[in-house]
Amino acid sequence: MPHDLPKAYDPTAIEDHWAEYWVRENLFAQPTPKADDPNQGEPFTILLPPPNVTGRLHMGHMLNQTEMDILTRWRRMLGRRALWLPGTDHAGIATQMMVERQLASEGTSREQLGRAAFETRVWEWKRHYGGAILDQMKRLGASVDWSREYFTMDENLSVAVREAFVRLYEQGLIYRGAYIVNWCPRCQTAISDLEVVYDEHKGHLWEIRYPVLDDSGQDSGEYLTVATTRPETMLGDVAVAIHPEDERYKHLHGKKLRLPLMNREIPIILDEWVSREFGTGAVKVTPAHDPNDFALGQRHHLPSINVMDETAHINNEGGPYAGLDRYVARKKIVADLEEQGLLAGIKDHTHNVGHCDRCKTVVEPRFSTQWFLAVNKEPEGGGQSIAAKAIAAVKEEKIRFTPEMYKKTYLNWMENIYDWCISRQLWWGHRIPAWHCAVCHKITVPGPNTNEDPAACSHCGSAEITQETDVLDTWFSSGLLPVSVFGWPKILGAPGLDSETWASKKDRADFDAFYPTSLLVTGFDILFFWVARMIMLGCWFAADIPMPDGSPRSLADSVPFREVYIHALVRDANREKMSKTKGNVIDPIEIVKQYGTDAVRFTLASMASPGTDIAFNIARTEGYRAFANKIWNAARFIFMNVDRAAEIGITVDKTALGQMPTVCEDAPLETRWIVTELHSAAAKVSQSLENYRFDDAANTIYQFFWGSFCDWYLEIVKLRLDFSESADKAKTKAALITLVGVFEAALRLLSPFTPFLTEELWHAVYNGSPPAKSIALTRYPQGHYEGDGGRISLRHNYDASVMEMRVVQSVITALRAHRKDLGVPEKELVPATVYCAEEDGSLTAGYMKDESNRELCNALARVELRLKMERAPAGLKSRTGVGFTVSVAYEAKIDVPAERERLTKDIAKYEKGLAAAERQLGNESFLVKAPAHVVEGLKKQEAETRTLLEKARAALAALPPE
RNA sequence: GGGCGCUUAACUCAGCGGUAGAGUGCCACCUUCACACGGUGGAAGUCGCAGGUUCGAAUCCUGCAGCGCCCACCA
Repeated sequence: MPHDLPKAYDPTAIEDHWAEYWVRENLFAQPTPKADDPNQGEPFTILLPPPNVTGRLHMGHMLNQTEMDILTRWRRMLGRRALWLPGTDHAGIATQMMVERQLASEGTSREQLGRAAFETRVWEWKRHYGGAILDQMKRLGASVDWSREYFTMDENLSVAVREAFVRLYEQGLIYRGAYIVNWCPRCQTAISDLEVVYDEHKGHLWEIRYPVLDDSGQDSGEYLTVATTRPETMLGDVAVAIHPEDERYKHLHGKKLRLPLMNREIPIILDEWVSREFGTGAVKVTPAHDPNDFALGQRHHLPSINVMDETAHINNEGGPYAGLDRYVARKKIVADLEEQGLLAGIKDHTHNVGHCDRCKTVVEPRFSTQWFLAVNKEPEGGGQSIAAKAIAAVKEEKIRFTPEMYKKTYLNWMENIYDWCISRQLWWGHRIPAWHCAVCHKITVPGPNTNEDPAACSHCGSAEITQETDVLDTWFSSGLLPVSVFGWPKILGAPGLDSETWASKKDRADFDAFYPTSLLVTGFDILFFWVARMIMLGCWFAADIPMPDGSPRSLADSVPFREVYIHALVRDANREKMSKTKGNVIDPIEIVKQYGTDAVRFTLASMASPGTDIAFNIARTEGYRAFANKIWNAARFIFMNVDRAAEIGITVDKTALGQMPTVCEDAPLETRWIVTELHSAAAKVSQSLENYRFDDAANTIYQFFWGSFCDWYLEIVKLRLDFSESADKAKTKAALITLVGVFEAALRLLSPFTPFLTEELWHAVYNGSPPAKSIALTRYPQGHYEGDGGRISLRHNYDASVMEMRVVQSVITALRAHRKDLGVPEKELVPATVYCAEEDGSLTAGYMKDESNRELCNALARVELRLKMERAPAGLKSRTGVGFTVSVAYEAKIDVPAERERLTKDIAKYEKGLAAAERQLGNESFLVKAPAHVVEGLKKQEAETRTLLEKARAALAALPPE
């Protein structure tokens, strides 16, 4: 059957087809293992960091997914039971914002709709627009198990969220309390510390004079001046604090002040926290609007006066300013103070202002009642705190970070962690499973292992209970994913939750098989948000689940993943962060359409060096598109020859493919050489991937395929593919077998990086009837250096064939270069001589004595080569390499000045090298202290350089003058 | 205010103790029967600066300069 491939590789013609095929055939599904199946192999489990349902694919996703796909395909081909599990996150705030925006454009709002209708609306929205990113993933060839796709609000995952909350509450680790939290007035919800991003802001420091009162409560005429960046908060001031040792204010100890504008009497309090150097050394205390002030208020038993509502407008506590927006109020307050002569000054002041991570609104610290997870508290009944476990898991190397420095970052954060505010005043998310009693005002949280909502207050028995309106932080549910995606908590056999089903072995098979996951691949931007939370919650809940054999689970087996690989940021070609506002965002889908998925994947892989940001450069992608085309055309060449061979009855046994090609010792040089190079490349690729060196792996393959296979092997093998009547069919067939075998193995080697192209060509190798449904289901080539089972040692073979090939290559290169020097026309066949004096390199001489090697030179350099076992005569036009000199017989004027320049440059280079080598070798302590192989190497090098120098000098001297 | 990272060929990046590497770009020649998304040959770097350790440093140490990131409640 003739192969018919177009001359240029067109990715668009094949990619959609295979992307669709992989999904349709369900090739990467990893079914729940059967308990009694003995041949399951070690699993390789990896969770996709779930993108927001609202998400669109960006370059960061593509890098992330390319890396995960390479590793997953590679492990799968190594025989591991690979499970890559995809899903999406409901992304509380982000999604709610999208839908609110849509409602606004319709002239309505979520408040007008009401909670239930709004939720319905979000679900509709999700069904309609959500998950686009997963479709984009399919197009990238991500080899995930689509049958296990989840959404964080799916029913079973919601059960896990509820169960986690309930258990933590029961353990006394979740509490509700009124504290200062970060509040976004736009989203109208509390947000966690992590969701606040700080921006430097040029603001002012207003200095305000607070009248000091005398003993009778009248203005004494003296003032205490305070400094503030947020004058509007003074409406809620309850004190002014000074340092107890501050000499300036010692006489004011025990005095009271009149709060301007509000005309409230407030005390002066003493606290060592106050810095005497900053501002005026006197701090207004507003416990309801500043975390420091809140702490002060607690220490000094001061009340909190909340002067703002949830939209950051002044409330009724703000007297005349009630109803004003915080910034309008600020302006008015400053003006009023000035009018009253109480404004002592305004200074420029640059400080960090917190913004909402989502909507960039300035965050307002706000006193409110929220739910918290006590991460540093030991549970009731004893044991380590959540954070302590999460620290131990990493410190004790139960979880390994790559690059290693993130271990430090992680530990530093975890060791300084505060309680986590887990409640959000949103409508979209997991509603907190707690009920408030209208009668006794106490909280009822249902017990563990039940899905039933409480019917009455557990304290007073009243039926007048209503569920908490707050929902949980999105990261609370995504933090549970490593356990929840495998069925937790249903795997424990919980009473009240259909225990018979849940207790069965079948239902915990997934968990037993796949937890802990093998690896997490993600960006550093969610190290704390997600990675840390998974470690906290994973270690916590998995610890309670016995091992399959019933024994207790150790920390090592409780971790959510054993390794974390943190990749860098994808920046634009100028190393700028991609952002919509800068307009430098590269859309991966566009790039993929233009250059092909494989080329973009290869670009990302080849630049993915751990710890370094990627400056995405289109020029690289162009280069790798060319690489794809190169592979394509190598295939065309091979298929063409296979077809030609078939015409004269030479066929290649396809059943022998699918393995590593082997060689006989009497095989031609290029055969021994290319097979050993393949082994070498395969070994290097695996080693590189083992260490997350995607760049090294990609470069090794590139170099092997283009530099070795195409540039040299294919050119030589053309000489062997003789289809004429007189040809030795056995030799032709042997060459063809190696050609096809190495190519087929190279396709497998390439396939994790370029899955589309290799899938297409692999099917073509088998004429459309391949031994498996996909190249992804074949075995990955593994390089072996050492002989096994009494076969030839490939290590030995590698050294011998590679050294021999190197000599042949350098003779050919020298001949070609010399031809250029002489201006020999490209096609012209010319006589030439290679001089190999034994004393200049016996190895080289030995290889050149081999007639077949000289024939290679003849063919690839288009010469007729004679061998002379002596040094080239002085004055001969020539080129010199290590151990040999070549000279092409061609009567032509050589460009004497150019030749002189070249030789002069060479001589300078050799002299420099020789001088350096002699200096070292003349150094007594070098000879004594340096390792023997280094000294030996240098001696050899010195001898070679000396010979090269002598020859170059001779050649220069022999040049005609002028 | 702490902590971390980066500075190597025109560009984007590897190398991290033994005489500087890759891809792209550049120059010259070649429309050779797999590929011009190609072939062949070639030019191109005092490895940010200054000290130190070492027989030997782009590679280890110290300091400096520039760029960037993370963390932090100074009003």
